[in-house]
Amino acid sequence: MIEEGFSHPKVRSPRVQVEEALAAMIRPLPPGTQLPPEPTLAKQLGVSRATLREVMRTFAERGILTRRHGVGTFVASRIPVLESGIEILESIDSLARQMGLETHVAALEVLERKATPKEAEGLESKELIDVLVINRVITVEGKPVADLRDIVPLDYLRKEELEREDFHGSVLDLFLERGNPMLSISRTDIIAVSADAKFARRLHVSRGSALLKLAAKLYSYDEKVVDYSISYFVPGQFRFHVMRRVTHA
Amino acid sequence: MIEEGFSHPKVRSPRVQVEEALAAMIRPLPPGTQLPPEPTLAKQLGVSRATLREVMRTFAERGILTRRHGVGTFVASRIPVLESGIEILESIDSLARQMGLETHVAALEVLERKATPKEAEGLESKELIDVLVINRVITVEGKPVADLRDIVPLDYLRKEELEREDFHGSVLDLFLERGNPMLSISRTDIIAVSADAKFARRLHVSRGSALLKLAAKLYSYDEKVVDYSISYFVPGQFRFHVMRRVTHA
DNA sequence: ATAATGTCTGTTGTCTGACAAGTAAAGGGC
DNA sequence: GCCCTTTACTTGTCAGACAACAGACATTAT
Repeated sequence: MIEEGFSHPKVRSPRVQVEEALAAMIRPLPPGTQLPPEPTLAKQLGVSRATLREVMRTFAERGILTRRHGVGTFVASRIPVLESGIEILESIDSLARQMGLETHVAALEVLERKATPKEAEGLESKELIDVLVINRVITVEGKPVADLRDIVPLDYLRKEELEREDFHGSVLDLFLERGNPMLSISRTDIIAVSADAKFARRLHVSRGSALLKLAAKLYSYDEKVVDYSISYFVPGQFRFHVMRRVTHA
Repeated sequence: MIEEGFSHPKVRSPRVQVEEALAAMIRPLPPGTQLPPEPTLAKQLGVSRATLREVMRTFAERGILTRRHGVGTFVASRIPVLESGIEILESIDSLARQMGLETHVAALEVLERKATPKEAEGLESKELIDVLVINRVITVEGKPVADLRDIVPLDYLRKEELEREDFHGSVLDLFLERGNPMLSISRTDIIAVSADAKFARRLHVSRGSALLKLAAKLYSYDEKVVDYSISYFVPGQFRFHVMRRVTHA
């Protein structure tokens, strides 16, 4: 019996192959470049036009390509691919690393306790279930830039696991690496708040200065909230942006 | 000769029809529900299976559907469809209307002048070009909720056009209706700021209270910035959120 | 009996070839 | 010169067929 246990088949399906090949083909092309006609391209990539079309349509949906009936298919703006804003689900940690910054975790505090009513609401739970609370301040070059708090139901994460899996600051990354629970989407609310005395001290800002507050719910495939996180960011240190496409175009 | 001049044809293409029909069909279904097989569904919707498949694949791409080879197509999590956050490019105006609120434009001020250095930077222009500046305060039920400023190069919009096209508060909507310039994406930076005396007065908040500042660049297809807008939002009145999917899943 | 194997059914995935519809530019008549 | 027609090219849609896959069931060998 040969061990298998892979979810990635050795022989990728034509569609996946075409996705990769087409992406590689597009990458170096300047925006506005016209692609070869579908029949030609299909022959080049060794698939049928139908399969190619399905891939091209998803690329158009993503904003990588622009299709014009009777005219052709063109490479669209490259802008959204270059910089990754928060349109992709990534941890603050990965984001910072991409920017070439080194983040450190300070004032890490991990405890298990019952959820407060507000936290239970964030977790979309009717009861005050047992949760793991992770508090910490993120610093860049010695300066505090964010205050993070994650609330995770004990079903998904326990204190012992956190130490075993060498936690480096991100519950999201931990879940992704572990592959469990299966994550689907997150919803982040964005609010501006004034720093009270507590945050002023923790983040080294003056009281009353504006902070960006992000309240994020991370959902699993079965639509449970597996992580409710509240973060406060110091303006100027971290910049958030959203890329949006014109619907349908 | 019949006047046409619409960019929305009366007879929607089969694909668009199927998109709408399928979306309507999915909406009431609970997550996990299996859809009819493709041939059946295609017949029901009156299109070929190829066309249906292109639509279904984009829906899967959006996370609305889940497809399993050899098994079937299923309704995925409904969460992202329910509320539309700022992941879709929509004007504040349309957003408010969807929430069932009625917005009013107050303190409208339109002028043509040279761009300031900061504005030119926002427009990604090296020169201090001539621009149309639109200032106004948005109110809901008499209360101010947002202060908006749009800076548009005169090439794309002139003062006269604004009056002709019965401007109701949104440059984005105007461009979309007019179909010119062709829009591709927008990039919005999100920052928290404290209200200075000017904004405190305009938005009826106390000085120093936190405001959400959005700086958005709206790009056309040829990657020019056609609208640089700066908005200040009063917390509590408007809530922004972002939905993000786990990459690829 | 039980476990492995084969078979059958229903589904999505892919292919082929054809025609329809839209766009833009070349060509022709005035 | 100007306007209309024609033409070539591209994407959009269609129809029908077969392949690949997953799961349930029956069959067989041990």
